[in-house]
Amino acid sequence: MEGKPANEQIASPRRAPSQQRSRERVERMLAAASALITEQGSDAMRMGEVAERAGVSIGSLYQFFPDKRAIIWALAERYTAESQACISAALKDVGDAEGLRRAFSELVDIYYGLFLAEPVMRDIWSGTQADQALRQLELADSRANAEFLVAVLRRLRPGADPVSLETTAFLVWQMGEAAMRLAISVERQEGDRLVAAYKRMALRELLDG
Amino acid sequence: MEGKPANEQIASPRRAPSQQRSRERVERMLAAASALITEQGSDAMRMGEVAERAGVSIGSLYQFFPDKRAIIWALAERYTAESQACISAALKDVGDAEGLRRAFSELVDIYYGLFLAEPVMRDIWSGTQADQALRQLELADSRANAEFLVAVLRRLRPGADPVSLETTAFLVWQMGEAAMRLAISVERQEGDRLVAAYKRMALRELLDG
DNA sequence: GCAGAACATGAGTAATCCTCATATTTGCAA
DNA sequence: TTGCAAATATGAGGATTACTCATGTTCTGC
Repeated sequence: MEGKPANEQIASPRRAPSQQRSRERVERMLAAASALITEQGSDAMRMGEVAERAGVSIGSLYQFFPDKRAIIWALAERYTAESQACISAALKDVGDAEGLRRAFSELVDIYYGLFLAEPVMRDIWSGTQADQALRQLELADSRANAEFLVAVLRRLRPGADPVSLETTAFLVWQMGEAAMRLAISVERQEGDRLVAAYKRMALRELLDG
Repeated sequence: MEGKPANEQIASPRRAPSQQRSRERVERMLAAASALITEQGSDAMRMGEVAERAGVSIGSLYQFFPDKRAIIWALAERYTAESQACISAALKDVGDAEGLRRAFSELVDIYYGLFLAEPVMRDIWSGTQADQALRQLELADSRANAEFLVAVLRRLRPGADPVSLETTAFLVWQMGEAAMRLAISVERQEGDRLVAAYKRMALRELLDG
């Protein structure tokens, strides 16, 4: 964590490769970065290593990517564009409730499969990525909190499947944290709406099973 | 991002302060770290600055915290313990559905307030914290995807409030991503269960309003 | 074939985390 | 009180890494 000039600004792309040769080299750089992220995670990815593996100099790397984040961005944007096309196609022709059910279900499966299969996507979007240990602490905390909910649910719905209750409580709790994070990332008014919507949704799940 | 030895291991606490003097100094270190995170975020927090603001040498800092993450951990654990006590108290005596509704609602409000009021907590748990710009990209992506859902919902439920549909779709989508992240962080079997539960929950929300 | 633009290079700069040899302070037994 | 070991304090320096820039090479249009 050194040498970083604490620059939180968004870096502008340095230069788009215009010649065939450099286009190929940029592809090699991205491929090298992708492989390294797969192997070690984006945080451990070293720019020098990316350059070496792509067979270019460190200077060439910085010719096309203003900084380390730009490479990760470029990879993220590819996945983003790809999945957006997929989503648009799946939802385009939905006309009734049953159609939505089918399309949404399929979409979730595709996304889940993508997360499972693509280590790069996983790494980039995994949240608190920089600190895997902190992520584990967060999960343990969330699980512990969910247990309190499970205890209540067991009392209210004695006949229900324990594993199912556990899953529901854990999910509801984790989603609450996600909703909060989301809420504080947007305008206050929209954040309030989102938290209210979460509350309603969660309570329905908890009360009606 | 330099000088980091790519050590992903969890660092053991270096030494617990046993004398009164050092206990006070450790408190000052934590207070300094907290203030700096509030001002600039945990990523921009510099160890040298923490030491300086706490009025101790850099060496003393490392006497009690094995590395930078350890300070952030220590702060996170305080909030964790505090909020867990709060949750336990709120849910302990819930006996019926109405009680759960009240307690859960109150709990969400407290948590939301905590997120809004405590920049440190916000920073630590905010996800993809290292890269605010990437977070914005993620949100923009999520919003764009939610729009496809909104389009479908408008067709299926023409009478509904547009803002409400927008909120629902955005929330459902963002929670889907949270569910995926969660799912890939746990055992495969539990992950599958969580995704299935999310799917059911989201569809109910989308179809039944 | 030539001028200028695009591209390529890698040693060097700057910033940061963390170590370690050394010095000081504290607690306590004699 | 005194002496000594353990605890604590210090900050210059080691090590690593993101990123720059002066210089050299290749390509492209005319």
